[in-house]
Amino acid sequence: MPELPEVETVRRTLESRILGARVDRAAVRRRDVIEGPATARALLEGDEVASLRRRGKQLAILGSSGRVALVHLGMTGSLVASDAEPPADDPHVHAVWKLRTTSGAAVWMRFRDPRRFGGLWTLRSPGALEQRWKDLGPDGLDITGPDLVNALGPSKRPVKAALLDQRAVAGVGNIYADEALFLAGIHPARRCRTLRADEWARLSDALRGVLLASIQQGGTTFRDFVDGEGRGGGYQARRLVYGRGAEPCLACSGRLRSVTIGGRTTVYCPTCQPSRRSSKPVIHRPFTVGGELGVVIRPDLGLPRVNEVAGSLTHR
DNA sequence: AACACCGCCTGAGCGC
DNA sequence: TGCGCTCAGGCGGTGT
Repeated sequence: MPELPEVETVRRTLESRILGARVDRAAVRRRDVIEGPATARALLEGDEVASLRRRGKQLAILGSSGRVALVHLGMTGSLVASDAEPPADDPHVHAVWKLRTTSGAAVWMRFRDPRRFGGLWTLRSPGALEQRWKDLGPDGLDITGPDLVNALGPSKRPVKAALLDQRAVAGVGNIYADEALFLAGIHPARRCRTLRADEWARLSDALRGVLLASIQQGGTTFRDFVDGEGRGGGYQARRLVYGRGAEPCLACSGRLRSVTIGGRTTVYCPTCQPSRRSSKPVIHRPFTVGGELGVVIRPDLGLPRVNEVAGSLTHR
């Protein structure tokens, strides 16, 4: 499920392969996944790949002419570069590029998306890209407590539902919303307006931390996700709550609960994430020690420690 | 204006 | 073995 860490992983793996490469051919196999002109030229044929940029879950490939191919992977989308041409009979490959790298090697890149929740946009210029991105909130890797207060402070929505709003923070999906709320010790159904500044700060720390930690593992592969080289990620082994409904909490050993909030499956620990603020400290909740968050998780299980997550935060 | 909710789409997983 | 059902969810559109 490509969220920010997965898309960033794709961006990095593709960048190492196709940056500077010339697009010899661009071919559309399924027109209705593309918005904007679906011509070879609009899909960067004749251009060199000038840069790959990401905002939230969206990945932009900028060409030397200024044209932009913008990709959203949706639920099941993948963008993979390889030495081989993708099979012509794969009904889920919607666009194919043939590139030549600076060293002269041929590389095939294909956009594949069985469920077609994703898509491809062709844009004329970097300015058009900025225009498309202007409605997105700050990128999840940059999010701060004040950003969240600013976007969501007065909202009556459950905080879990609000975190999925890309106008508030770009790049967070169901997996990392649940993970971050657990790390921050915040109940997912709490209304935004009941959160205090210190809780928003803790939540923004948890979000940046979990997103960064996942990027370091190459993202989360639950079913479909693969990076730009076709490899799966490793963060699924470090999940704390997502997909673990009714299993024991890794912090307190209580039973995790699975509910629906904002139409999304939501897993949380009723003990570690109390539904109202309590003056009683929860011992395994993230806490600050010498400027770093404390350890929450049982290291014997090989799962992430919050201070490991925070380690990557402190040098931001 | 803010928020809730539907429908798009396919494949995996499950019960029988 | 195979069939049919449910579920997964990002996001845009529509309804309240």
